[in-house]
Amino acid sequence: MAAQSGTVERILDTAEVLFAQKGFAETSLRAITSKAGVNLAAVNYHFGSKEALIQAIFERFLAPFCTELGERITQMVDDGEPVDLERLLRLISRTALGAHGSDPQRLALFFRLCGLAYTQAQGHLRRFIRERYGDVFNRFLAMLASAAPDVPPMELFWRVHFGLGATVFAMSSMDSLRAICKSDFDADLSAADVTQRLLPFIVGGIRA
Amino acid sequence: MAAQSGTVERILDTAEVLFAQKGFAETSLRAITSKAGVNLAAVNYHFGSKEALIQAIFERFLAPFCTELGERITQMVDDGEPVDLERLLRLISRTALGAHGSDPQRLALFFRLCGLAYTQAQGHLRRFIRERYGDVFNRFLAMLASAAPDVPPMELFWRVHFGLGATVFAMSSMDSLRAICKSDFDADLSAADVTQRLLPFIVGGIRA
DNA sequence: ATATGTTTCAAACGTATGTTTGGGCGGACG
DNA sequence: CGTCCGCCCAAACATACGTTTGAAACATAT
Repeated sequence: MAAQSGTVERILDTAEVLFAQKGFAETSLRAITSKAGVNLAAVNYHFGSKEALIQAIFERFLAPFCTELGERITQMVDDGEPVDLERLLRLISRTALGAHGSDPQRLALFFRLCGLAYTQAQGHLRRFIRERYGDVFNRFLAMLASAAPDVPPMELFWRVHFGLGATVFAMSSMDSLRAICKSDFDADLSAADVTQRLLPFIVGGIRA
Repeated sequence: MAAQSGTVERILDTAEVLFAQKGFAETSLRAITSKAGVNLAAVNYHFGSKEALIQAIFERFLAPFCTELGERITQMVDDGEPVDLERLLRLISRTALGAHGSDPQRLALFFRLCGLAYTQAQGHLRRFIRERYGDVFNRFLAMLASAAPDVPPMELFWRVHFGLGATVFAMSSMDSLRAICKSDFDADLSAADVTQRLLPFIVGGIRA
């Protein structure tokens, strides 16, 4: 339970960066531990396995985000304000940022990991996330539904996931896209700039 | 050069399915060759390496698609018809379908591979595709620009990639999303149904 | 029928991986 | 002081991987 000398944190910090850069299977425990400056056996000692390490990384990201999102949603419901599509999306985006020290770089990293989780190795991670945090996500979806009453529920379901896909993909290939953008348009956009462009796209898509 | 007994095709057919299911790094040559019913050494004999096999798979997909797309674009330009955003997107979707025997299943598989190519192992594949088929893609982008003259070029660049992301993601997780949709809404959508829902979303997003 | 070039095969090679082991260090507590 | 327990370490382990090899099987053409 204890984290006396910070070994656990150092592993998590290093691993999430390396995983985001190269993928899960392509990143070896040796690469992680050597870059983190800890012993190879530390991962298996503290986490049990490589799979468990991956889940721990997602846990560290999702736990604060989901609790905070849950609170904000209940508060929004209690207030009884009329829910607005654009506000809702900004809410989730602000929550995602706020839950991790307002570091856009780290948020992009997280979405990149999500992208990997969705595309790679269909199995354990999807189950893990859905089991653990499915409730909050469903509540948010319900809010969305009441915010776009003119869109039929099933239609909304698909459009939300299309938007999620656009987000995940944009974050995943953020770096290369920004490089292309710079060479083609001579514009050096930040991660926050990209997010700002992403939101209207999603809103436009959901409204059809 | 010859493909006498269909070994090459059998490898390609099997490999593209397995890669799409589990990713590139997670699929071993032994899994491919044993399922394809050919000898392990066949891949290295016919393709040279695992990397070259992956590129060959994309080549087989992209070559017919890009030549046909190129033809249709020049024809469209020659005709001098006014280009329309929705028509353009339908054109590329129809071309993608037409280039592979009108099999939606196979098209979804291809997009899933594209998703993997974008997220996984940043390196060789992106270069390979960009080098080989960048021209056609750029011509299509130029058409898009003239079809949406009210959207600034850089804005359009990002929105196109957001749309690409939505597409790739939708195709990548097509199966699981369809399963969720069936259990939540009791609606058994086909891959074509999903595509039909995807297009308006992208159009709406690009138009903002 | 013989020779030639191509394709297939079983087996092995070298390497990298995730995981396990057993010992050693150091603070906590009786 | 001695014992215990959590943590760290170098080393080894077993396995899976991509690739290579050399010979056998095959087709083709002279």
